Amino acid sequence: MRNVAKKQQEPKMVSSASTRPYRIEEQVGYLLRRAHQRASAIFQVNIGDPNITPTQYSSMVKLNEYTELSQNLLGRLVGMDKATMQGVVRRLKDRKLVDSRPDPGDARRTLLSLTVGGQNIVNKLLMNGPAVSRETLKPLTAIEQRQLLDLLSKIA
Amino acid sequence: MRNVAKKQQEPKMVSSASTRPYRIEEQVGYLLRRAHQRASAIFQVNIGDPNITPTQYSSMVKLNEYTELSQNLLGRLVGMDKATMQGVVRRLKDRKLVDSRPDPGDARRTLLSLTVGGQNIVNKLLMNGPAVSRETLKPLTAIEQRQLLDLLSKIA
DNA sequence: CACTATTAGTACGTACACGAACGACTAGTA
DNA sequence: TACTAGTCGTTCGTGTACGTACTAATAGTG
Repeated sequence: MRNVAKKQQEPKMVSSASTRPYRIEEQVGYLLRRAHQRASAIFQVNIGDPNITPTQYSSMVKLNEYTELSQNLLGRLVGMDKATMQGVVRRLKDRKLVDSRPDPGDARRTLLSLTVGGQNIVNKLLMNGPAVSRETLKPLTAIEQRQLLDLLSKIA
Repeated sequence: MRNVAKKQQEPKMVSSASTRPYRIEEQVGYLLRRAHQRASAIFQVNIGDPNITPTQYSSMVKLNEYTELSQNLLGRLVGMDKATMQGVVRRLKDRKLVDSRPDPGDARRTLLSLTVGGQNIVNKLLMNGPAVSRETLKPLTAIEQRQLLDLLSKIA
């Protein structure tokens, strides 16, 4: 290569239009991590109970919808690894927000459900849920908010 | 606008257009968690070294840019709590990827830098960085990809 | 100069996240 | 029926994430 006439051959700078410089702050993964951090922080101060985490909340919301679910199925519904689910459920049971009983039809499974106390708490938190999302999306216009939700749904 | 024919003041139903049902799967926080999970998984298999995590990667990339940084400043640059940064740096030091020395001008600070081995690894990983982002954004069109990055930048 | 506020780093506790390995059970098949 | 494959829940190890509390050092103020 690099022979005589190499000269003109489009003066492409290696890192301009197509290959923009690699900046960590512009990468999806990095931005998702930061955005998730902020969302979690907003959740924590706005959900109305500092002891409930986002994952505990979504687990309880799902249990509120379905009444009774196996641990594994709940994990799939809220996108949690079974090992992670184990910890979340254990903490909720320790606090008497969730109850469990063996599945009579399948001895491998544990059926989970909200206790009365758990139901009361979820119902209270559910009233704050919209405000949490609203606050998180606050920097965006209404149209942008819709766009973001659509785009996230596609890559999640 | 809205003259005669507008008739009677739009019959807004309280819970349709404005107050859509609250579904956990449609909330930003939930979607961010799921999207971040997927991005992390893609990172892990595509970055080229299964022992390097996203946060370790971004820390090393920043150290590669700046040569030497205090632990706290590095944390601010990559968006990590100082307690979190502590753990990340400890693990990188344990693996001899990062070195540290006391700041001669400020006895509170520790200056961090990449070791030669650390530099070699980052340079290798940096070649895979774009592919990781590309794979993560794959479900989206080029325009949507740009939009997502813009929107995430605004809320992160 | 002394006092106060702030900053840097560490240590501890809690929680999410997930791979890997394990035992108990169920389901599908030869 | 006996064997095998897959599922369910648990445990362990590693890592991110952050609040709180603590020490040491610096910076700012009177």
